[in-house]
Amino acid sequence: MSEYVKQAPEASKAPEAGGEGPRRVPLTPGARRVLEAAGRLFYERGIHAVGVDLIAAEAGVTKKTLYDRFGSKDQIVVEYLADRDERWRAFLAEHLERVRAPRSRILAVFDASRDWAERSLPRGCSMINAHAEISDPAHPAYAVITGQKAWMLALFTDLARALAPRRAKSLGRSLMLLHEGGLVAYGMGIFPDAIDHARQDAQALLKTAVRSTE
Amino acid sequence: MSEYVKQAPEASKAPEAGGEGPRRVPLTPGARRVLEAAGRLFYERGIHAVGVDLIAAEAGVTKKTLYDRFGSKDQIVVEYLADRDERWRAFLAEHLERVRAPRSRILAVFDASRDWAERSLPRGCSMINAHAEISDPAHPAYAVITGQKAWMLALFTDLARALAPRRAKSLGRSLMLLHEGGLVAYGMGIFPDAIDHARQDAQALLKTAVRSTE
DNA sequence: CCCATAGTAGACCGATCTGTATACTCACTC
DNA sequence: GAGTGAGTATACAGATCGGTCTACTATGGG
Repeated sequence: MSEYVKQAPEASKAPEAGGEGPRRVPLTPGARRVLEAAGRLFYERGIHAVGVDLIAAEAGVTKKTLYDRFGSKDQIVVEYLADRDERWRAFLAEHLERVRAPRSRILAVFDASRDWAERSLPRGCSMINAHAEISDPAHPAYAVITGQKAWMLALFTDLARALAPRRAKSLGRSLMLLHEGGLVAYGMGIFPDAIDHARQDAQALLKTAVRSTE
Repeated sequence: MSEYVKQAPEASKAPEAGGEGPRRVPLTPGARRVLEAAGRLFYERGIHAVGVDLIAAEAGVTKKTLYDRFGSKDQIVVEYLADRDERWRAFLAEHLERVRAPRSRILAVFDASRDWAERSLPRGCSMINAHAEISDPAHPAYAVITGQKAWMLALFTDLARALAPRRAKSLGRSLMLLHEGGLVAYGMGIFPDAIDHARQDAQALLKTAVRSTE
């Protein structure tokens, strides 16, 4: 693979662009189909195991179109992960804005994960899986992966702050551990309903943690 | 890759062999070096990203030797994971037999993981990472991966039984979640000292879980 | 002495990998 | 009506992939 140099040719031209990060290639109809096919294949079979020829074929698109839009396979990987991240955050936001009580909001994260996982994550968290395949921290996709996990930790910490301000940092980390553990156990099929079990543990944790000091 | 058909030619001849599973190729000096090199490279760069030519070169061995011993790359993967699993269980056993109290034995698992991780797991759990790359459950390595996780869950459940027999199953799962969460958070660098944090959470969990009912 | 075992050295196979190139079509817009 | 952007079709390049093959050497035990 090219040494991370290439992005889609249009990417540099775009003056506005949503915000942060290396990403966001203009999604022409062809590009959209490429992203859909790549997302499905990358997740199901692994990033290294899927070639660009297969992606193009499944998308019903020529390799030239694929390279005109994305510039390199690495960039497709970045878009794949950024797209998943974006969808997940939107999905989570929907779940979160339906509840108000701090305790319920924390548990709503686990509910969202369970729904999300049952709907589209038979093989576990895309970010964890991608992290296992991308060893080089200089890879442009690396920032997307660690970015999501850092964001999740900050979210748990924020939600915990509304409940126990002085122990928010530690409580946020504990919730993060349970959440990640649930995702991994679910993805590897270690035992059934792992995310629900993590939710119960989180509930118990909140009960004792809040009762004790504040 | 060949469709999982091949093992090392000698493997079928061996009448004794340690016990379970598809594995155990006779470790001649050359084979040992192959296994060492493959283990290092697979873990650092990922399984799919490492070719047999590189493994042979790093091991200071010819490709013929490599194929004479292992028969296929898939079999090297199996041996790699089985070897890691064996080492980990031995390492854990050492930690466990130094303590007697049920509570301490549970926490000793987290201590062992922390030591093991700091010594040789900068990129997280080998099994979790391998699971992300091997999507096909029919792959011979799959059983090694799920086997270790099932064994760990059984271990936690057994240890929990000595402490709270009626809630052993649920307590074992909760400990498993914290442990896996700690491994993932450590491997992805989500926050520092993740495994130690998981140990503290386990300690707190044991305190409240035992106090409450039995 | 002989023969199996473990190894080196290195050429080779077909397939697949990422990425590029040429030539052409269609639709929309200025 | 000329130009532009998005697309098809297809061939190709150079490297790397997993795996096989032949020929030869060194060693150690019956």
